[in-house]
Amino acid sequence: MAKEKIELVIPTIRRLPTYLYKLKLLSSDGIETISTVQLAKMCALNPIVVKKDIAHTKVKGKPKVGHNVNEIIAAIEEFLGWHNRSDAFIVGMGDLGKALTKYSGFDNYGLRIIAGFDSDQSLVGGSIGGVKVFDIDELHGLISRLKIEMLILTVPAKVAQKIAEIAVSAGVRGIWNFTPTKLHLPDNIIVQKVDIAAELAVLSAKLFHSSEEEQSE
Amino acid sequence: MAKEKIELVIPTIRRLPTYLYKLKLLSSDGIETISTVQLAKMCALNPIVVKKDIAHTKVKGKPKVGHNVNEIIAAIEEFLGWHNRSDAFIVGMGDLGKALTKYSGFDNYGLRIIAGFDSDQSLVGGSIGGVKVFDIDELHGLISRLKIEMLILTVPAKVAQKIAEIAVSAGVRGIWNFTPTKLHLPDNIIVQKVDIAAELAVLSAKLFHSSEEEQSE
DNA sequence: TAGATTGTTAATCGATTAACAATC
DNA sequence: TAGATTGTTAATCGATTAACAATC
Repeated sequence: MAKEKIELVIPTIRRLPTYLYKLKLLSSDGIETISTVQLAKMCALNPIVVKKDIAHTKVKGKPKVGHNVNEIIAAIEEFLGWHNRSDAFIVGMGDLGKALTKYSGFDNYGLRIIAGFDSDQSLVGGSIGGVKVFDIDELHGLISRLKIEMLILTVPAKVAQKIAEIAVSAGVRGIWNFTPTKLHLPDNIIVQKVDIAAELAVLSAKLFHSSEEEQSE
Repeated sequence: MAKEKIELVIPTIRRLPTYLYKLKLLSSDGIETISTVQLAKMCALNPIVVKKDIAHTKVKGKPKVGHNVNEIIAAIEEFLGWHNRSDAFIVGMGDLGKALTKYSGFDNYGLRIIAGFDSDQSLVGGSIGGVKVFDIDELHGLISRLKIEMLILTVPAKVAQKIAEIAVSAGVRGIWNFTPTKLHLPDNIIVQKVDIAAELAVLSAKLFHSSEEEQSE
């Protein structure tokens, strides 16, 4: 019963989907085994990084042969919890909400958006990308009824905190926050923020300071 | 002439916009000085982190008094290159492109989207959020004519590499890549990728492994 | 066996955190 | 002066990188 504690190394976790993508291509090409060095080359990454990352998933390989492709795929999906597809709701069907709802790539990430919510009555009752849109008032009830654990938040900044609290009170445990609002929620709630300002800051700073370096020209 | 080399600490850069936001609120409230400890409290961050981050921008404070609010604002904006607004193009006016184009927050980040591009002729000639949409064929010419340095890429994955190459050949130096495609471009081109799969992986892994820990209940 | 690759242990590097001296 | 805060230098921590032993 004493489950071994798994260490979550964030940089490693972020790289796993890249491996998964390449490995699935290999698998569909009928390739059965691959070494970490080969995989590293395909992903344009340092071989040592890849070796450590793969080891992190506890998958075992064979010296001289490498790893079984399908076994790594299974190990990564297991590690990320993508082996069982999880259902999510999305709240806020503006342009961003629409874009994410229509995005077909989530299939590969163990995620399925099964309903959308909005307060705009002209959207309620309709559907976007095959996903039905419900009134925001039904959010609490449907989360608890369907035992939804993950919420994608694409509402206006002003109402983000309020919606998040409603969702959490109904049983949501993880929130993917695409709004600029920093959410204040209990510690056991997992929030992943897509921080547009932070990303742009990195791009701007690199761009700005690289141009200074190249003044010699 | 020997310009001091500026070290780019990515985690620090990512936090700067948070400070900037809070400081601007203070400034508009007429508050003139603030200590790093107070600022840290406002941002719910470790005071030592904030002290180091602010020091990084080279702004000087006064012992016992703290920093001048407007001086930190200026220092951060200078550091990020946000003191001079830079013009950007956005390519791909699907839902995501629309969402970003309509997003008003970029005003605060020294960024202005001044034109959109798409291959869909039903969009060309129109405008979205006050931004005119041009035919993709005009991308190269307009980049070089207007000396655009930053491109926001929201096209389908398939054409991302091709569009990026066209933009780079026309003079673009930084690309904000919202597509799932890993771009292969010259080393001096700065690419910031919004990696949806990586973000979701972190959320999934945390969610999945936290639920294992709480099995006791 | 020989050698490539795994798996693990050690070394390096960089960011965070802590400690303390300088100063208004 | 006394004390709060800055600014800088040192210690810790964690991820990356390197080295090497184990093994098919």
